[in-house]
Amino acid sequence: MTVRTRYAPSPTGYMHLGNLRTGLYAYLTAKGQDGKFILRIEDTDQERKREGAVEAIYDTLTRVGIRHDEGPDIGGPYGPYVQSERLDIYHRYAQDLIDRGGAYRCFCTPEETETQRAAARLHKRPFKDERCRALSAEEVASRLAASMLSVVRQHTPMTGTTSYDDVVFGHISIENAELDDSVLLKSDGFPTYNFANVVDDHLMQITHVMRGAEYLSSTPKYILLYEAFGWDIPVHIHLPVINKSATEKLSKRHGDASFEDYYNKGYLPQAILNYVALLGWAPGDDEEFFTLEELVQRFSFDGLSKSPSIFDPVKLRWMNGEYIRKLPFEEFHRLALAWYPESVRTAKVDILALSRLLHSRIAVFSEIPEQVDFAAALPDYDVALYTHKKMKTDAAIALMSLLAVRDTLTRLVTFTKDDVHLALESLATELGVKNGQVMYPVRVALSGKEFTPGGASELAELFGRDEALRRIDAGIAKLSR
RNA sequence: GGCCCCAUGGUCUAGAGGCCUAGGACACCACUCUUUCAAGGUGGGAACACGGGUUCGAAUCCCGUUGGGGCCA
Repeated sequence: MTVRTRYAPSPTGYMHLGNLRTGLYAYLTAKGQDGKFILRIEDTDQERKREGAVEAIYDTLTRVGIRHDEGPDIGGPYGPYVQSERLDIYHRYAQDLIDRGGAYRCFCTPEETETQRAAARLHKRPFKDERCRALSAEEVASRLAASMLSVVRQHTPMTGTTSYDDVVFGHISIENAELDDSVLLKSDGFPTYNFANVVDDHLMQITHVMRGAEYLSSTPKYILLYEAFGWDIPVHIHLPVINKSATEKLSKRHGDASFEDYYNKGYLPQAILNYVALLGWAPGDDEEFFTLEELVQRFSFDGLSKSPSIFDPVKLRWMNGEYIRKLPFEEFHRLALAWYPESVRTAKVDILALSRLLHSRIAVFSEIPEQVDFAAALPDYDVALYTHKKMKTDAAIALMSLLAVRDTLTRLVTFTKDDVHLALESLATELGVKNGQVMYPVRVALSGKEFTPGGASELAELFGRDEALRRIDAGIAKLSR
């Protein structure tokens, strides 16, 4: 039998990282066994639906390299793949389920339901609508004929237990008497997740159901549904939740947990995917860098953990830095270009040299602007910068060095960073001072900053002789005041 | 509150009774390299929640407690 898994996100406008991970694992499960990976859009919650959200889902999957075999955009033998286009299917199966005794029509108003709920709560019993359960077929028919609003509720047994075996959590068992009769079909004709997921997974021949552990305790109800229909029960794999901290969930609203946010901040899709893959799954050895292909090869259920994990942005940042450093330089430069401020891109600096300096110095592309701001124009810095304890420099030493450096650089034949470096080194020897006492003031004069990517010689090369001398002159002027 | 689930350093985790004086990674600290900052290199501190069992032997199995999460409300 072909393995078929599905990823069924809701088009709410962002790709939550926990969600992305679920999709990834579903993909890995399918692809690791030559199976099919299906994309289904779960848009039954019309209120949370957002414009452009479906496109965002496609974009994300494309960026991380996950390709589905069936889905709304490419079709497939089990479509439609959008739940709002499957309403008639749900209606048909709801009626079938009623006929089989697995569900019933409930005509209660919200107020009546609430009253019954409260009563059930009082007796510490789950909610089962005994009045509507008892309605005769004739009574139901006449109310329906009278256009009374109704919902379809699951008819959960009063006795017995329902259990299933979860791949991650093992044997899960619950007393049927504890189960609520939840709504399967709303009065507006839309199904709830509780119903649609079962119908769709069955109809789409899904063999392995993967979803968040928040569904662990409602799954017995789904099992009951499968049984009522007489359907085979797929393999269930519940994934531990990803939290933001020990007390907070990974918030969707803060915007700090979506793929798009990280992508837009300059994180590489592959790095995000790699990091997320390792939250809740371990390969069993010490490796932690995997391409999607490698994940397909390595992924297995026994590496999945049961306990919830906390998303660590610091480690993601580190991992992204690793990915950036591993990028071939040309590729890095191409990506970095988009992050340079316009002023820097058009400045008279060697932009390639600048990228070379940046390559090992940023972990996220969005850090570029703050790193290169000095390149477009010399910032108005404080002379106090020239005084540095570790470098053993002060204003007087700096002035002396800059004056000498000015002369040296003017006479340099070629102006590469190696030439500059050698020249400054021998100048220091000549002057009888430490290297830093020459280098440091030059770096400050060239950048006006305390920290810069690269040092004196790198920056000199970056600017070229004219601009370098101009900035050194500015430094001399500042120090002579 | 009821039910379900989980429990190794701050975080992600390895560990499926003896290989564990518990391994790796991030973070942190120190040293090193060095023209600042990174990157790199070396080293360091830091965990089996607690209490009972089972066993010759338990991080690993069982029970309870505590803590945390989820679902329903």
